[in-house]
Amino acid sequence: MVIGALAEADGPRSAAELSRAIGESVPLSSLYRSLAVLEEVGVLAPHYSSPGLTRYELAEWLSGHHHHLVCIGCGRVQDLEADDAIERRLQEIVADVARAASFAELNHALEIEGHCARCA
Amino acid sequence: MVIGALAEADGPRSAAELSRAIGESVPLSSLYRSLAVLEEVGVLAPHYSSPGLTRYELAEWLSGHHHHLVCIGCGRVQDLEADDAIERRLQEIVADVARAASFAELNHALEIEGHCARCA
DNA sequence: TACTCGAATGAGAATCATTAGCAAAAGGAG
DNA sequence: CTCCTTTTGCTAATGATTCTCATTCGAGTA
Ligand SMILES: [Zn+2]
Ligand SMILES: [Zn+2]
Ligand SMILES: [Zn+2]
Ligand SMILES: [Zn+2]
Repeated sequence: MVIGALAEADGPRSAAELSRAIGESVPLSSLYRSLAVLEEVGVLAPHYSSPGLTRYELAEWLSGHHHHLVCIGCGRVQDLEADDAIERRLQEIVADVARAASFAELNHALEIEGHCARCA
Repeated sequence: MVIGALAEADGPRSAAELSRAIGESVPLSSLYRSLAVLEEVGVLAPHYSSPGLTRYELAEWLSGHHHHLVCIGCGRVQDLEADDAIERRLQEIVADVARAASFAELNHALEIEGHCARCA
């Protein structure tokens, strides 16, 4: 149920949001347990963008590589898939700066902060 | 004292870490109050990278715009200043994708995950 | 100097997301 | 059916952060 809910979501979801989505009949303790297990085995990726709570999304090997739009107004985090050309340019930049800093780059995460369409 | 401690730090610091740095004689309630005020007036920027706690760093107009290298090995978050040409290219990409998503972009944060020189 | 009153402080309680403990329920092989 | 291991779902505990409120401070005034 967690995986299903996250597959339909358009961004990371917190435990509370997931609970609402899959029905409150599932106890929070079970939900938290499931989230911990799924994270451990690499199916879910945690995402920290708001104080005091963790949101989860499907790991990139399931959902595909993407970036995030973080709304300062309402706190919503929206997924954003860049097209290949853009992603290639971005990957170039990341490789450049990582190399310059002697850092062995494995992945990158770009977050764009601002106001979403609803909060404009 | 908070600003001084953060100016000397090489990365974002949590309230607990700051308390240790500036002396435990300052009560936590006062420290949290100061952090809230400093954030409100735009001197500090919050940084969420670990579950359940907020770290602060000097806002970019004080510390300069920069990105972060997050080491998967040791958990360290290292500041990274990209040179102007790179930063310009990155800014272009961000503006492009934000526009395409009808998102009013205010700032961007690029985090590169991987292994730092020490953890290679 | 002494008085006044609004602002700042500090100690502790309250809050909220998350974890941990534990007894009951479920599953599965023999 | 029985024994034993795993999973479940309350509930209490935790830990970072925020709230509350009585006390203290301090600038302005007489
Ligand atoms: Zn919004
Ligand atoms: Zn990318
Ligand atoms: Zn490292
Ligand atoms: Zn930084």
